Amino acid sequence: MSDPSRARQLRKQQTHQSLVDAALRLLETQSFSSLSLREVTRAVGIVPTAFYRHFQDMDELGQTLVAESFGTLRQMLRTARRDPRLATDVVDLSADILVTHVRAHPREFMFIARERFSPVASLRQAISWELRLFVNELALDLSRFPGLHRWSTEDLQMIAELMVDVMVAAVEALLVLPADRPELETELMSKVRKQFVIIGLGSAQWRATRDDALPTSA
Amino acid sequence: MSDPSRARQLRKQQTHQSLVDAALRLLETQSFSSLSLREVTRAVGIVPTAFYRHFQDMDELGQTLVAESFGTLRQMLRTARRDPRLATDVVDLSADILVTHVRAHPREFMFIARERFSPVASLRQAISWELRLFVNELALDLSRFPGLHRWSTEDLQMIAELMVDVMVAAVEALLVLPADRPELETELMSKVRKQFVIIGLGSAQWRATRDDALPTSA
DNA sequence: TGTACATCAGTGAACGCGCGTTCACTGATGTAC
DNA sequence: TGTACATCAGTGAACGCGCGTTCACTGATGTAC
Repeated sequence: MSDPSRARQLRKQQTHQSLVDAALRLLETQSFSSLSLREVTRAVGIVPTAFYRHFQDMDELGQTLVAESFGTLRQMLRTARRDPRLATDVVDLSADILVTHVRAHPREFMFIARERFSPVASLRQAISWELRLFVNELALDLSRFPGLHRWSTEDLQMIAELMVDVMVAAVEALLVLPADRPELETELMSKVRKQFVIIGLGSAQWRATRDDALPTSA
Repeated sequence: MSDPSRARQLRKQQTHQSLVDAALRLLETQSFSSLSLREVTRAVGIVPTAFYRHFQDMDELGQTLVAESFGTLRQMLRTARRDPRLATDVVDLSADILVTHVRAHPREFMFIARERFSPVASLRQAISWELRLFVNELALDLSRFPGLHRWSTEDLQMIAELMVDVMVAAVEALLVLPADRPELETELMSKVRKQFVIIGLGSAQWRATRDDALPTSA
């Protein structure tokens, strides 16, 4: 048979994904550096030594988790870009999509938030790198807004970073919110919305000041 | 002798402090959850079982580290309050004092940044609590500024939180900065300064908008 | 000042446990003919 | 279609190691008289 999806390959892929899923689940309640290879295989139901059929070591599993988690984050940006409300209610939209995605994929967001300053160097560097790419992507999106397309790359980056800082802080706050107090989530969203508004107003105002000081444009 | 500082008490205090210092030093390169009791005592030069003369368990050591670290943070606010530049160059001053303090006490800042989402519940909660107090303290300081003393508590808190988010992000960025690239520190400070300016301008603008919408004041 | 007793910070042996990694293996799936 | 051999995901025993915690102890410091 020339069918490339042979049963053996398929089963291996399934076990591989089970290891990734089990690790993300276990990482809800512990840090990566304290997660053991044996715990992960135990959760999947295979013997510890079988782990080496899928990953060279725990470091390699960590890299896979980072890739998987940032896939989810990028999906969030894609969702936002396609939304028709983008032109009018950009602040409400952002807050909305953020909350929806964090609630839909809490493990991925929690993993990134928790391991951003992990003692595991390879993990910390991978997340740092991906976050930088994410900021770049956001800055590019910002540059497409009518009022912002003439901003310098540096300044767009700075605003994007400020927004990501607020996002990260909001995600972290959302994740520790007790599930039995839904009104706190409303409060949090209202706060994030205000903070986005302030960043928007501040950016406009700051740019205006600069344009006054350097009136080189027509 | 009625002298309360007997030699035995003094020596115990010294060992106690040595344990705290050694722990902070070890935590530069690893997370609290992966730090072992034996490592700490080994670093101090005492036998593992002697640890129990000073702390009930590692959790209690964690609480002590949180208290010690936030002492340093509060000292930073106190320094800022006394500075004569406060009235004129508040943004430069904040950026300056932040960098100075992070450079002077990197271990304490690193510990807080790294353990803010620790899997160790007692540690995470202690830091969360102290950070909330810190935000309150900052909000109170903000309320003393001429333009801000009529703001609602809620809105002052929101601005203070936004500022702390930027501070935390800046501290985290500073701590991973390679020591051999001093020009990156200058860049970072310039970015933080811009972000503070944007928050300041945005706050003023946002408040003005609100005052227009609700012109209840004389 | 001298002696007899109490306190208690630090000692050292011992325990059971989970860890990562090695190695030779098994047996179901895949391939060649 | 049937047979003989190859592949390789998962097995299971074994290893040495560092861990937290127990326990009875030591000996310098402190106290009472």
